[in-house]
Amino acid sequence: MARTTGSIGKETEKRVLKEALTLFAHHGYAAVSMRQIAGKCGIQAGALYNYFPTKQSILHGLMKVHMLDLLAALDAQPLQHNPVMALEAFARFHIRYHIDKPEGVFVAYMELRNLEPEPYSEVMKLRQKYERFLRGILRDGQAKGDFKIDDVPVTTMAIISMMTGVNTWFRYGGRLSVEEIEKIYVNLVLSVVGLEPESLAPRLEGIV
Amino acid sequence: MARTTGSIGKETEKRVLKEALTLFAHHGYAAVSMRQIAGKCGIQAGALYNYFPTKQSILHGLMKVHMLDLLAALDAQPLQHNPVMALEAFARFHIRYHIDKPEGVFVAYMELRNLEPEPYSEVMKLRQKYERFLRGILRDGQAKGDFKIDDVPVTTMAIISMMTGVNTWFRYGGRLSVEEIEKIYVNLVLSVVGLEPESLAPRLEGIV
DNA sequence: GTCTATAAGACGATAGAC
DNA sequence: GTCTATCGTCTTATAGAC
Repeated sequence: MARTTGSIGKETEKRVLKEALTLFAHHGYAAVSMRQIAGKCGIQAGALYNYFPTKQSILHGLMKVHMLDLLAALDAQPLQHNPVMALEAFARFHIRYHIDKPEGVFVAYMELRNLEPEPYSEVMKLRQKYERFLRGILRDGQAKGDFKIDDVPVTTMAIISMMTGVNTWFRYGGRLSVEEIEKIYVNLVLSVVGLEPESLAPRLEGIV
Repeated sequence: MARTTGSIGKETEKRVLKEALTLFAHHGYAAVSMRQIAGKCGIQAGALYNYFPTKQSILHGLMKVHMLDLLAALDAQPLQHNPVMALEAFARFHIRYHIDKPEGVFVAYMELRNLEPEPYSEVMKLRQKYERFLRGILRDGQAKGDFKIDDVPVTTMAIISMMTGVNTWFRYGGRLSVEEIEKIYVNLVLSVVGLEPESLAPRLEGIV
């Protein structure tokens, strides 16, 4: 039986997404050309159009996949009914995921304005779903009297901004390990909702 | 005496910076053309080159001016020797300034990657100077035993990210006034360094 | 100081050979 | 599925008239 070329095509499509993600993250969507993407994939620009009808559709695909992956990973986390434990688990998840996929995070945030209206509102809905998860934890914790929060919606956005900011400075091989950073951010988040976090020092003895 | 056209030129230069800032903030540096900028200013593209030798120099000018203005405004603040008061004053300043100049903030952060090496390192030095100011407050407060901080450098970046995030969601005419938002963020920041912030409610009575 | 005109090339996207 | 070649348009930047 003649080997179909379909399998090669699938590989190429993945490659295109991977290389486009890296290029968009480094230079920005508008500054990257179809020729550059093709070059990184070892093909000619025309061949890209076998997989994506427009440059915009590559960006849309990347952002959609990133948000769906994020939500799926969140969904796969064990459910915590205690608000304090739920918040701690969410903080750990967010930091770990964001350190793990810096390019996807960067593009999903920075290139929102380059999405056309329909893809934009689709991606925004996914973002809001993620935000709603944290907001739910904060509301629950406030209702149960576990947290001290002035304003739940503002605190939701503040916590997400604070944690996502880890991508602006973290690089592997720096002063702190991922585990240490995770623990520091968990304490920061717990502090924000008025909890006295456990001291960091004894925990670190077990890790270092 | 014949009226020189110099005064008109200065006006045009300011206009160019103003319109370029708005366009860059909305669509991104790479997605905006010199023709678009000229169009918003009511002149032709060629005339832009009387003021700026390259498109890059417009971006560089915008970012440099933004960072210098920010540092000058910070410098004009009354000096606080008590770490708690200094941190509260810094938080208020940061929120107010960022709500006041959202376009400048947005461009100064998002377009860093579009700066060529030399302008980039110049702007980064100014950013770091701003970060160093907050880090100094945190170190001081920790040394004096006023703050409980696991890691000063990480907490510095976390606080700045948290506060700068206000620009991603704040719009005038929303549920909260600037004064209310300012107070909420001050409390968030104080919480992060382990301080029990005053309750929000009694304060608000005096404002609303 | 601003204009028109244009250079020199890159852009996204398409057509058709293989 | 990938190639080469190309269309039509847009880009930054410059030159020279006024």
